[in-house]
This record gives sequence, C-alpha cells and structure tokens, in this order.
Amino acid sequence: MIEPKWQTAWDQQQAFRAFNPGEEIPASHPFAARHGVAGAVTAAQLPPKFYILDMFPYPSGAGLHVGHPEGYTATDILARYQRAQGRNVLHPMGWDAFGLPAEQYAVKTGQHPRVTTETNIANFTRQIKSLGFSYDWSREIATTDVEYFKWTQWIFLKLYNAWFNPETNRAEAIETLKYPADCITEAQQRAYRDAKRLAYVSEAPVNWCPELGTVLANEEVIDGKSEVGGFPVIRKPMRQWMLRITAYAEKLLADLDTIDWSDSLKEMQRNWIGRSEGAEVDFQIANCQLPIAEAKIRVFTTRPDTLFGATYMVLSPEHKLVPQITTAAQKEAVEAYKNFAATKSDLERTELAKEKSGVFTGAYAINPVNGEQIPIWIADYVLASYGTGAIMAVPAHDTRDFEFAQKFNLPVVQVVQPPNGQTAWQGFTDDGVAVNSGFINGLPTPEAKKKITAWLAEKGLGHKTVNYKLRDWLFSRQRYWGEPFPIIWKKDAAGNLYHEALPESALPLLPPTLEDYKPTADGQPPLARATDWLHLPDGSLRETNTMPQWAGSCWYYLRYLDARNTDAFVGKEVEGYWMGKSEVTKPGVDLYVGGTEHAVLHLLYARFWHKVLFDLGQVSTAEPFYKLVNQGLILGEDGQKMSKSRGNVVNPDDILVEYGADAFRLYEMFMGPLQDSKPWNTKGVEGVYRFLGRVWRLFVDETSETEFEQAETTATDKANFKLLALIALNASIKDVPATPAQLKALHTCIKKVTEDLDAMRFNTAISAMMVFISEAMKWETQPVSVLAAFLQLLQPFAPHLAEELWSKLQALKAGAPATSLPYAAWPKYDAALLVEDVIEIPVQVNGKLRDVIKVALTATAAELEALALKNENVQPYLAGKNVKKVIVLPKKLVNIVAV
RNA sequence: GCCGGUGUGGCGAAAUGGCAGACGCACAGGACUUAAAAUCCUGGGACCAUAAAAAGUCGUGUGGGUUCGAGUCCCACCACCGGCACCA
Repeated sequence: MIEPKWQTAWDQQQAFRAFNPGEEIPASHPFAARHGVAGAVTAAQLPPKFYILDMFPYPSGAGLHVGHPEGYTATDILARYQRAQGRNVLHPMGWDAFGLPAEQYAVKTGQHPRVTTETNIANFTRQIKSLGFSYDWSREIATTDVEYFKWTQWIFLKLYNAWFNPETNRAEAIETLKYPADCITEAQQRAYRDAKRLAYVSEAPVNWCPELGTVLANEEVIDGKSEVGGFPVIRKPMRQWMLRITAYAEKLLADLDTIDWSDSLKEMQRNWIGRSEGAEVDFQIANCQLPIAEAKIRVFTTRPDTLFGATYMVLSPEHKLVPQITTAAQKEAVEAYKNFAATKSDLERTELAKEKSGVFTGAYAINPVNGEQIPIWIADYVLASYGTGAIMAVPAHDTRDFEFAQKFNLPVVQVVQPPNGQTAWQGFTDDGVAVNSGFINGLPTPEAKKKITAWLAEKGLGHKTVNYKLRDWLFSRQRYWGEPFPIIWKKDAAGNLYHEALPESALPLLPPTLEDYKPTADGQPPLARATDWLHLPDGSLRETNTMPQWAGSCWYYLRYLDARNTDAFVGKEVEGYWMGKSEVTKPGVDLYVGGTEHAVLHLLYARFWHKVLFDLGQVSTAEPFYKLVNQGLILGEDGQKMSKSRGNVVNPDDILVEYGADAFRLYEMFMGPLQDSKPWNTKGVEGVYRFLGRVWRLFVDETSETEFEQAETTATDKANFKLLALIALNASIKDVPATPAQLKALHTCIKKVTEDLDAMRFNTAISAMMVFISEAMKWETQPVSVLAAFLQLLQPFAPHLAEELWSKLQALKAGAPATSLPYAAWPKYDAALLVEDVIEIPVQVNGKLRDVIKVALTATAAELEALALKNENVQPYLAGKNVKKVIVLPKKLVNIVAV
C-alpha cells in the first residue's frame, strides 16, 4: 500500500519534473522551494544541470526481465542523489519502438504494428512505473511518434544536404561544394554532388538476408549470419542508401580520448574503426596495352619495409583491372574463379577461410625497388572493400601470403631478420632488421619503413597513408515499420533516374496504410505495395526503403531535452543548458548507462550523428555522452544467461508482488558491482527485504501496526491510503539531541554512502546502511534528527519506505516545516565526529600479525615502538633474534624486523 | 590468432601496498512459541591440536620476483567471459 501511495503522490505533484530554461516553475513545486526559484527563469538562474540517461528499451511483447531494471535502478539512485545534492536533474525515459517483431506480427495477423507497439509500451510503462523510478514522464517519447520521427527525417535531410569538406575537416552544407572545371552540365554537377553527400546511394554488394527479407549493416552480421535470428546472409548487389561515417573515422577515434568511458569499450570502438598507418605503392604492369598512366596497380601496405620481399601480387576478384590484364590463356580460369567467389555467401567465405584459393592472371608487375617481374594473381583473401583492393604479397613476413605461397609454390624471400637468432624467418611478422633490401639493409623495421616511404615519395612511386576498417553505414532496410525516407525518384531528359529530397515543409512523411506487410512478389519492399502513396502526380516515385532501427536511437537523448518542441528538433538555449559545460557540469550527457551489446552499433552511430549536427551548428558539444557505464548481465539462478529456452527467466512482476519495489531495487544493487555479470538469487532478495523490515520495525510501533493490519483486512477500499495514518512511530523515537556515539554511527554511514555513490559502489553503500541499522537497533532512544538523516540516505535506494517514514517523522519535529524528501539537501558528514580517542594498532613481527594493541590516537612513533617491543605476545618471536629495524606508521601499524 | 576483462569461503561479495573474507545468502546451535512462521542472539576459510579451548601452520587460479610487508605492484603461465578476426 505504501508503494502505490507514493507513486500516486509523485505523479500528482509531478515531483520529478525537470525544468527547462524559460519554463514556468510552479511556486508550489518542491523544486521551487529548494532552489528559491519560481516562474520562468533563465539558464543562469537554474541550478547546475545533471543529465542522467538510460538506454531506452525496445518495448517487446515479453515485458521487462530483471536485467532491464538493473541499470534503471542505478541511474535512479544517482538521479535522486544528485537531486538531493542540489542539481537540476534530467532523468527521462522513452521507447525505441520501431523494430522487426511488431512487423513480423503484422505480417502474420494483419494487425497494424502501431497497435502492437502501443500495447507493449503500455505494459512496459506499467512495469517501469511500479518500480518507483523518478523519471520526468512529461518528456516521454517513442521513436514511432509522428512528432518524433518527423525530426528523424529532418536530420536525415541534414545529412543528405551536407558533405564533408576535407579542407575544413568538417561537414558543411552541400551548397558550399565547389565543382571541378569539367563538371559543367546540370547532370554532371548533380552526379558530382550526389557522390559527395553524407547520405548517398550506392550499388555495391550488400548483406542480404533472405529469411528476414532485408539487407543488414556490416555490424549486424556475425559470422556470416544475421545478428537477429541467426539466419544466413549472402552478398547481393543492390541499390542502397549509405551514410558516410568513414569521413568521421579520425574524429570518432581521436575524440574517444575526451570522454570518460571504460577502456574496454573504447578499445572495442578503436578496433572497429581499425586505423592503420602504412603506404600506398604503385606497381607498373609489365607488357601492357593500357596507357602508361593506367597500367599500374596501387596497393596498400603497413610494411613498406618489406617491399624487396614482394614476390607476387594479389588483386581481389572484383578489382576493376582484372579483366584488362588477364591474358587470353588465363581468361577462362579467371572468369570461373570470379564466379566462384561472387556466389559464395559470407558464411561460406568464413568457413572456407582455412584453405587459400586463387588463380594466376597471366600478367606480371614490376617491383619498383628492384625491377623484378612478379606474377599477378587474384584471390578472395584480398578484400575489394579494404585499402585499394590489391596487395603486394610478402610471403616471408605475412602469414596469409605465406600460406598462399606454400599452396601455389611461389617464391619466398627473406627481407627481415628476427631479433632473436633462434626464430625462424619464414612467416616472421614482427619487427626486426631489414636484410636483402638494398639501401635499407641493416635498419630496424620502424626506420626502414620511414626511409623507404620517403624514397617512394621522392620517386613518385608511393606515399604515406592511413586506412580504416570502418565502412560506410548501410542505412536502408526493406521494411514497413521504420521511418520512410523523405526522398523521391525522378527521371531526367536522358531517362536516367535521380533522387531529390522532399522539402522540410513536407515532413513528417508518414508510411502508407497497408493490408499486407510482406515484401512484393518481385522482391520490392512492402512500401511498394501502396501504389497510391508510391506514385506522385508528377510521375515521380517515392523511395520505398525505410531507415534502420538505429536511426531513431541516434538522437533520442537530444529530443528529451525539449520533447514537445514543435518548431525545432531541440531549442538552442535548452540544448545549451542541458548539454553545456561549466565549472561544475560536464559537456553532454553526464552519465549514460546501458548494456555492452551496443558498444559498436548504437554508440558509434549516435556519436557520428552528433558530430555531424555539431559541425552543422545544431548542437554545442562534439560528443554526446560524457560518461558511459555498461551494466553487467544478470544471469539466471543457474549461472547461465537468462533465456526462455533455459526456463531461468525471472520476471520482476513476481518479485514485486512478493517483496515490493524497494526490496527489488535494493537487491539489484546489493548483488555486486554494477559493471559485473552476476547470477540472480531470489534468496538474496529476502536478505534485503529483512533489512527493510528491520528499518520499519526500528521506526514503527508494533501495536499500531497490528491495528493497521486489522483495519486493512476489513477495509473495503484497498487503496485507502488514509489507513496508513493508523501506524504510529516507535515510542523510543524522540526529538532529543544525539549522543556522540549516535552521531559517530550516523556520520560514518553518511560518509560511506556519499563516497560510494560518487563512485557508483551501490553494494557497499547498502552494507554501510545495514551496519548503521544494526547499531541503531541497540539504542534505547533514537533521536529524530539521526533517523531523519538516515532516511535521506535511504531515499535513493528505497524511496517508498523512506518517504512514508519521513512523512511520519516530520510530524514529530517541533515547528519544522515539512520538506519534500527527494528535495531535502543531502546530509554532510562531519569528520570531527568520526575520530576515535583510542585506536587499535596491529603489531607484526617480520610481516606476520602477532598482536593488536590499544593505544591513544595521539601515540607517537617512539611510544608505539616501545609498546610493541615489550608486548608479551610479541616477545617470544624476538627471543634469540636481533631487532634489525622497526617500521612504525603512527595510527596504522608496527612491524618489527628481527633476524 | 589478436585485443580487453575476470579469477578471494558452500554461494553473491568486501578490502588508499598495512589485522584477508566487511555486508548478505545458505548452514548450524540457541531464545521466544503448545507448535510453526516471523523475529532476536550466537557460530563459522582450511589444516593441526583438544574433552573443549588457547597456541600454531597454511590460505586470494599456478610459478617466480620487488618490498619490512603483496589479494593489491612486476614477469611468465593456466582457466573462464566478452569483442574482433583473411582488414594487407
């Protein structure tokens, strides 16, 4: 009964509304009372902001499991803590509501995905609200709201109408693009412009998943299978929308140093971006009919120092020079191999990876450093999409080249001497000393690289360069339940298709109503079924792809700032206040908590969008999320990952019925460090439930509670919160001054809880409160002031119980006006109250503990040494030995070194 | 293969280089009760010893090292978890 009472009260008061600059603050709101502000105030008049964000959930039909509320509880505790510390706390919640399950359900039943989505959101809302989180629900958003995805489409237009200017090193409006001299006609300029946009169309082979009926981004393909569902993925050439995230590779990498994320997460992003420094080198093709300028093959290598050891070259089967250099004799074999490589699915490519394959083209290239003719092969171990799609093979010092050379009997020439004479040079890939390498002989690898790169540059044969593994982001999906692209397709006079953006005034572009959500018979996306929608009066066609689920989650944290703004995706002043940096506030989101599964997808995409918006002057920080913490997985009671098939899923609803939200919250935090994975144990919930019971019994008079229980069982109205008034406080609670011992217990607890919350050590904070309660239970009288301070510490963890007891305690305080607990100023500890007069000092002999002595705090080093040496438990260990040295750390320990 | 992380009682865990195991679960014993539940109190790393204790020895994945002193720092190895993986 306590929990619904307070949840209702918080709702009615809008207790956790976060106020924007310029927003009307009701004088009756506790925030106004705490900070002495009311009415509309400027950003400068508001207290410093604290933006604490959860990764918003996908509202699935299954509802919450116990993993979701772990992060939410942690952020809620900190939100409440920061509120008590006097911050203006922004703590919002919303829904990542586009997605496949609702669409698949629609395909099966014909029910509109929106209906399914709304039902699921309602269920999630109920579950989340039952946990007593202090979200500002007035800012709730769903990515599927028309008013939300209008702005998602708007941001897409920003990307579409921007290009990355390498000279200024940032994105700029497409209008600033200068055309080359030979770009004259409208069509030429359009083609040039379209090729530069941050959102562009590509015809490249994509990851097609037949089972899901859609393409997937590289990041969504794991081991040749779809991340969702584990279905096979094949490569298929298709026309697709791409986002030029590669233009931001360097910034995405470099700015990791400016944010407070875990090392492992940063490392994952670094690996994904995959920067590598090296050189591009041109190899002339021997005896070639092509014009001299075109008759060369450019390769990328991180080991230019091994150039003397390049004994053959390999092109990817898709390389554009392959048809031109292949000799008549090899034509058939090369064609066959190309077909073989093209039809292989990604999965097969991975499986066949162990065995190298390839075909000789019949052509030769000239090694620029020694003029030797080396054969040119094609092989699928060289990827078309990385570097230049061609390599120089140095079998002696590259594992893959070595395997290939062994299989096809190609020559292997040593050019690096391993530093350790024992190591075989064949297949040695680390740094060493250059040998058999002409003018770089004798140089260690780093110097050899430098010297030969400089030599290549001087001769015009090559230059230093940087490559990234990161690929552009495949941004279109063949789905119904996603944001439609605000794009139309037209034909020019010559009959060529081209695309054009809708004007901003045409937003939002709604998806059409459909009877059938399946793709069309000829493989077109479901939107193509809506012929009325598809065809515009002027003969142009709408784009039928939709955006991926990531689109909505790329910027939701910005919409929360100003969720009901109809004029802009976010107001400028509002954005500046919540994301801005000051002496006390961090730039961007102060704390973002979510699962590690989004390490490279969501977090990379969102950073990319944010950087584009930053370049375009739409937001004020270069990074969206200043501090990020990944909560660990909660495993089932069997220590296995929770899953339906294992039958070890714990439903929070069941725990709530049995133990209540406060115990649930407390247990989730008490299990262990937030970042660690740990198994669920319902018995553990009982432990913290017992603790809350002890808190309750410390405060409450037993007789009155019995009366309440009787009244409750006979009451007709189960939600009659007034019955709670029957419960009286324990007679031992009095408005009297606290004793020194009581103050010491309290302030020890305040110190520990405060420090632990600052460091996000929730489990040890709870244990400190347990220690305090055990202590307080022994007291004959409990001063109101001490218990009130304790309730303030407890409030972030167990807000319902704390509020109820607080409200009763306030009545007992003579004359003091009732303060709203969530806005009561966080207690400060007084270090002077914590000092002991007599302390215990361990005494060691040769590092082993032999006794513990009690001494005055003020005992000097000399006194401690004397006490330790004559200690009777220490004496036996000194017998027959010389005391060589005595280490004395006043207030800490004594260690006697004796031999 | 490469990168990152983690190894502490029966279990979840705690410990600025300074008394290892706080707090909690489970367990055992006791109090209250006709009884049970709830609650309260007590105990608890292992070994050795003992009627019981005290004392003692060992103990933080393994093996070395640094230090007066190591769960904590360094080196090597093992196991598990996560990520990447023909990226030249």
